[in-house]
Order: sequence, then C-alpha cells, then structure tokens
Amino acid sequence: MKSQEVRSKFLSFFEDKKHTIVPSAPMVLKDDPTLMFVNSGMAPFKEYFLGNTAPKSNRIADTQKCLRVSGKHNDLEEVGYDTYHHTLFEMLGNWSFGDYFKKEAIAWAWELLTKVYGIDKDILYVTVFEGDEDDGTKMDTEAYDFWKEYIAEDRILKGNKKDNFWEMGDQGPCGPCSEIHVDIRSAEEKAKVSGKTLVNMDHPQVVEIWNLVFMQYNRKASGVLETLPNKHIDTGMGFERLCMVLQGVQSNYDTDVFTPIIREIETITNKDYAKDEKVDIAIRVISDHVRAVAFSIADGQLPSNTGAGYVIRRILRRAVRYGFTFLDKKEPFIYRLVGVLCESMGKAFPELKVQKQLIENVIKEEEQSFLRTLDQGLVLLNGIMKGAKGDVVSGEKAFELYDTYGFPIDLTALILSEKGLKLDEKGFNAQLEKQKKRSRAASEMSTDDWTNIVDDREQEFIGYDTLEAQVKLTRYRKVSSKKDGDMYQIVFNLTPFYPEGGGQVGDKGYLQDAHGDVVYIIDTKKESNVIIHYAKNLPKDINGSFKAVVDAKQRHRTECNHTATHLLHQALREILGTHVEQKGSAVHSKYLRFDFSHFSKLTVEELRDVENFVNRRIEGKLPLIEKRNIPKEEAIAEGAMSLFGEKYGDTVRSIRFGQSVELCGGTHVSNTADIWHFKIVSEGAVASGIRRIEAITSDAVKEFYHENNRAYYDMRDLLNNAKEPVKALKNLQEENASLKKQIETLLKDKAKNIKAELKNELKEVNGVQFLAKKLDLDAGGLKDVAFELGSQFDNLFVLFGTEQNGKALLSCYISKQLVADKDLNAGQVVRELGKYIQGGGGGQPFFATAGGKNPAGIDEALSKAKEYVV
RNA sequence: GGGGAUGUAGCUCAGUUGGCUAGAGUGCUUGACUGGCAGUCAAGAGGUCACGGGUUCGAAUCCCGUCUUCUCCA
Repeated sequence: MKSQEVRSKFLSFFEDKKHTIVPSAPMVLKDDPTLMFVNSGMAPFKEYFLGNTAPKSNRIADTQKCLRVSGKHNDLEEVGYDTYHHTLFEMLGNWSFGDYFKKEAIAWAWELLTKVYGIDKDILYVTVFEGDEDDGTKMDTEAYDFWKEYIAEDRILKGNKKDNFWEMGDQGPCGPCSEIHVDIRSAEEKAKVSGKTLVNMDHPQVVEIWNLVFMQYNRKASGVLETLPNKHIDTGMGFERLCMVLQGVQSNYDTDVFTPIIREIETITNKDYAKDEKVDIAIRVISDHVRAVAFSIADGQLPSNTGAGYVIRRILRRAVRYGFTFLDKKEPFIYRLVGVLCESMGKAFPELKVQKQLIENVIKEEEQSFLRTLDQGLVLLNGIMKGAKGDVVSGEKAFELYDTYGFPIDLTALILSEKGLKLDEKGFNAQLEKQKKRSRAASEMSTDDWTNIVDDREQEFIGYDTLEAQVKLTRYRKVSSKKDGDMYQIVFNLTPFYPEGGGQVGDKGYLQDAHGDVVYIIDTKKESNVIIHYAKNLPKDINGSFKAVVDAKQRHRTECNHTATHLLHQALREILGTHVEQKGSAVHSKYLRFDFSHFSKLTVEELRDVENFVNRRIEGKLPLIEKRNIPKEEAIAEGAMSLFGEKYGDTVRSIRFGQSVELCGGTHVSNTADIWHFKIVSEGAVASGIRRIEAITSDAVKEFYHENNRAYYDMRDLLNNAKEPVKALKNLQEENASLKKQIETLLKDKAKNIKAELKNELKEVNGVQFLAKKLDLDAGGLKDVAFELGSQFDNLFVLFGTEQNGKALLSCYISKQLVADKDLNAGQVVRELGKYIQGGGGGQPFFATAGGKNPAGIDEALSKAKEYVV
C-alpha cells in the first residue's frame, strides 16, 4: 500500500465515523512559551483540552506534521543511527472532545488496523494501564474488557505509569492510555523470543504504532487527580511506522516515504545505500533532515541564529556535516532533494509545492554559508594542531573553535584522530557546561501556580471596539526572572487589551480601581488562547472592579503601522508580482518591518513606486471594512490573502481597505487617511530570496522630516546658505582633498629644505653625525626631517624637539648601523629624556618619539642628548 | 535573552607590551620588457583603521557605549 493511500484511508475511515477532517496545523507554535514546535498530534488542540476554547467539532481527525528536536523529546542526536527515530514525522490522530470514549476508540482502532489495512491480528499486542498506588488510580479494566472482545487475552499486556499514563505537563488534563504494538520480526525470531517480552523495549521491529489516550483526569497543582466532567479521546499513530508495517519492510527508511529521497541522494553523491553502515547513517540523517527543514521553511520558519530558527539551522547543519564527512560532498547538494520531496509529499502538503523555489534557495544559501564556516574552521584547526603540545589538544581550544567559530566538535575529534592527536573531551564538556549554566542563569524563570479569583473561563476580547472597559480579574500568577524581576500575569473576564500576535505588539495601559489607584499594564500576550496582562504589581483589592484603559496613543500609532503593512503587502504584489509572499512582520508603534519573498534588490524606482502606491491609498481615504466570524472559505473567495504557517480557525476576521483584503486578527485604523503618510526607511536582504522593508507612518514620519529638515538647514547654514548645498559640499570636499595634498607636498619640501640646512649643522662626535635641535615643525614634520636625513647617513644620531599646543615633543633617530655597532636605542633615549618634559615615550631602536607636558624642559633634554654619543 | 568573536585599501587579510612615515597579496592605472601558462619588472593611485565617547604626551591597538557580520547556549 502506497503511503499516500495509507494516509487517505485513515482520513476517510474517520470521516465515515462522523469526524471533521482538518488540515495539519503549522509546525511552528506562536503562542505557547513552553513549546517551540508541534511535537505531537494533540499540541494544536491543547486549548480545547485546557478548556480555554470550545472545539469547532467534538470529533476531529487529521494528519499532523510534528517536529521533535528540542526540549523533553529531543531525538536529534539519535536520528540516523537507528531506523525509527525522526525529527519530522506525521502523526495520524482522531479526537473526541467530550463525545465518544474508550469503547469506540478501541473498536475503531481495531477495525481500521485489521479490516481496512488488513494487518494480521497475530502480530499485534495491546497494553493497558495497570494502576498506580501513589496516584490512587486503579487498573484500567474498562479498556481491558473492551480489548478482550477483539484480541486474545495473552496479547493484552499491563503497563506502568511511565508507559501507560499520559500527561500533558505537570498539571492539567491526563489519563491512562492504551498502546497498540506490532511485531514484524521473522517467524524464526518469533519462535526464539516471544514478542511479549519485547514490547516497549526499543526493539526496531517490535514497535508501538498507535497510542490511544483516555483523558479522564485533571492533575491539580498539588498533584491530586480529580475526575474530569468531560472525558476526551486523544490518539496518535506514527505514520511512517504504519507504512513500514503495511509495506512489509523492516525500516521506516525503506518505505516510499523515504526511498525516493534516498535514491536521489545516491544519484547525487554517487554512493550506495545499504552497503556501508557509515554511509547509511549519513544518508538517513540527510533524508530525514531535509524533510524537517523543508517543511519548516514552508511554514514560514527560516533558519536564523535564535529561537526556533536556530533549531532549524542546527538540523540543516547536522545534515551538511554528515554529507561532508561521510559522503564527501564539499558543495551544496541538499537543496537538490527538495524537488523529489515536493513530488512525493506535495499533494498532501500543498505548501511545499507552492514554495519550492524559496525552500531550495534558502537551503542552498544555508549550505554555502556553513561550508564557509567549515573551511574557516579547518584553517583554524590546523593552526591549533601545529601549536599543540604533546598529543592532546586542550578542551578550551576545541571549545573556542566550536563556540566562537561554529566548527562542529565531532569533526574536530575526527580530524584529530586522523592526525594521531587526542581531544581533551573532559575539558571541552566542562566549558560547554559552563556556557549552558550562564545561559540558564540569564533566562531563569520561575512560575507560580495560578490563583483563581473567579471561575470564569470565557474571556472576551473587546479591544476592536473600545479602548476602555470595566473589568474583573479572574486569575493571576507571579513569574520571576533575572532580567525583569517579579512580574504578575493577570487574566480579566473581558479585556480591551490587544495581545501580541500577527506581528503586532501587545497593548500597554493601566488598571484603575474605584479609589483612583492605578496599576500599569506593561505588556499583553496570548498563551494557549488566553490573553495575559503583565504588571509589575497587583492591585490592592483583587476582587474589585477596575477600569481597564489601553494607551490610546501607542495603540493608534501601532494601528497606523499595521494598516500600512497591509497596503505595503498589496503594493509589493502589485508592483513586483504575485510571487511576493509575506514571510514575517513586526508592527510596533514606532515603525513597521515587513519580510517577503522576492529574488532581487528593489531598485530606487520600485521603492518609489511602492511608496507612492501606498500613499495614494492613504490619500484615497479608504474606510476599514471589517468582517468578523465569517467562514474562511467566504473570505478566501473575496480574495483575502492567507499566510503559510499561520493557524486560522474555521471562522476568520477579514480586513479590507479598498482592494487589499487580508485575514487578520490585528487592530487597524478606521480610515487609511489616519495614517497621514508612509515612508520607507530601509530595504535589504535577510536571507536568500527574502527581502526586508522597514517603514514609518504618521507621527514618526513627521519626526523624520523634522529631523531631516533641521539637519538640512544646519548644514546650509554652515555653508553660508548655499543655494545648492550638495554641490557646495562636494566642492568643499574636493577642495579639502587637494589642499591636503598640497600641504603634504609642501611639508615634504619644507623638510627637504630644512634638511639641507640641518646637514650643515651636523657635528661629528666620536665618528657619529650628531645633532640636537629645537625645530618649528609638528610631529609629522619631525619625522619627515629625521627620515630624510637618515637616508643619507648610516652614522646619524639626531634628537629634535618641538612645542605643539603647549605640549612638548621629542623625536630621536639613530641610524640602524649605529644601533647595531654602539648598542644605542632610540626608545631608551626618549624615555630617559622624556622626564625633562614630564612625559614618556617609546618606539623602535632606530626611531622613537616622546611627548610631555613641560615645553620648558625641551632645551635641557636636547642638551643631555650629547651624553649618549660621547 | 546570555556568552564569545568580528569590522583596517575595490577584494582577501597582517599589524606583538600603546609609539613601524598604516602594511602584504590580489585587483586597478601608467610605462618598459616578453614565445611559455595567473607573463616579468618598475612607478603610481587607492584609507573616516565600523561609529560615538574616554584614558594618555601619544590610540588601529587600552576602557565604555552603539551598530554590522559570524557563532555557540537557552
């Protein structure tokens, strides 16, 4: 069975069982500080389980792309070494939110596996929860009893809390689970060892394929479990593993999910899979990682040096490293796999196909930049190896190479061992640990439990219509971090505060109680669909009623910038073409930033056209036409642009200004005229194929023009009110340059003249041409004269003094010949004579200068000079 | 968010404890030579030593701040 068919059969099976089929949510999470990527099928539905949002349907099924690369489930370093760990994988899942429970979940799972997919029931095992004394939970006999209707009782195994009790986190919804395992070993092996003993033992051919979670408890902060009024089903089936079973192969990498990519790698690198273990590992690493990276880029997450982007960069670099070391690929090649990937997965995940070109460009650029890093590292490592004492390279040195220059430590170790050297791994790890400690300390944060004030989960956002409201607090908690100190997160029953999202910053403002006392709200964010207000302290009477007021000025400026962002988006697509896609935006009160896909630098004309386009729409006084809670299809039909990597509900909000229509949750001006004016302040590249525009509007533009105007008039003033200041300035610059030249030649001439005079004043002392004299020259002049004279004698000793700006200066020149013969040192001379002018100095043996505060001492210093040659 | 590195001629980079007339290679201009692989030789132009402060007689160099780029950690 082809993987495409495996996927579609799953979805249609649950569609028949009255499930709503939803597309995979984007992998990159934007409003969950505890998680960077979707790492399981349930992550996009977290808010439903927490009760923060009502589900759109109580039966849902989907296939969800998941990424496990950071945090608790970190498999990254294992990927490639076995046949079943992946960074990116698909999880097929069906959900019940307060609807069906164990009976149906088990019956359908069995029906799908054995009837639809036709898996032999004799290779299946199931597990049920055995109970846990500490939690006071009993064995899950319900699940056991349902199972025994389908499967022999000796194939139902009991599992402990670790394997068979699923929890989302330290607190929240949880419950027992029941896993389905499959044993695909050969008959001989089965005869030798019973599959029963291998379940949950990390055997590559006895694997869990499906986990059915029965959410029936809520774990409270105290650790106590309470029974949930609404019970939920959460299931997750590993798509790649299922394909392995259905295609009768022994490894996920032998399924048609991976084989097209592996064949392509073989072609490009001229290596064969399944011949040499090291090559195999590299091929598996690359085939896995290219998927993760391509999907992330398609979801709008570009490689970068912080946060989620950094994780993506690390994955890609790991792939490059393996290709570099084991497949001898020293030039970019991973980007060439994107085509094959699009062909095999593009149908189920259209975002891949649409953005193929961009994905290829970004990956290629990243590969190139990392190969440069490797080149640089190799040079540095060579230097380190040459300087190594004994046969051990210190951990500090290796760490510096890794930390500062990004050279992978395993490559360092490999190259060292090839050269017969050893790496001090202990020292390296100690340094790494130090660095981790530093980072952790800096970002250390402690979060207290939520304190509930009123039990009201239905929080309402009213900030589209009003900036002020009478509110009550529903819950709060304290969070402490090193950077911000103690802060309170506060939730209201309803709020006019816009939480950070869609690129737009969160609102600021204040809460005022009946007595007029005020608490400032310094930021607003959204977490699992709950709007959280940040304050430095709590109001005195938390049970009271408060007037919540949004900082209107800041909000208005932000709205100007947000609306301008939409117009800018429209302008770019109009002027550059429809290949322009939004790749990110930041809407602040002071400026806006817009990243988009485009392949070349914008010309001055294009920038001007874009600016004009936007400003025409501002002058056009276009009114805001806002539609809330309309079906997504309706909005799309109207021409609304939706973004890849953005998670939309079934009903959306559409924002229209003239011909610009976007799905958007942000706040906007009521008429484009409010923006006053739009001005681009910079354009540049952020990655290959991605450009960035920064712009300002309204008050910021006024300030911008004021500033520029003032600078302009200041400049014109300085140029005696020149009519054409640019020309005047240019003339000045040219004049300045030629004057500089003239001075330089004049000084050289002067030096020559003086040289001629001084030559006559030289006195021979002990075979040395000697002179000590005060001259009316600056430091450069002294030098010139000294070197001019110096080039004519090889037995010269001169000391010049001069007074400049009330400071004394000495210059001493001694022919190199003399330095060698008579053991003289100009540096030493000026240092010793420097004390007469209350200063010091130095230089090289043949030429040195000294400065001091006491010009009166120059003559004395000069008179002492003779002592060096007698 | 935290740490480390980086910024010097069009390009690639040296520049030690503060004092080297700011350098090399390459590229550019000019001239001469030339049957040999990047032709040779000579002369020349080209610099806000990232930016802003400070210390010092003196800062490319030391200190503080800002920015750029790279990089590791979270």
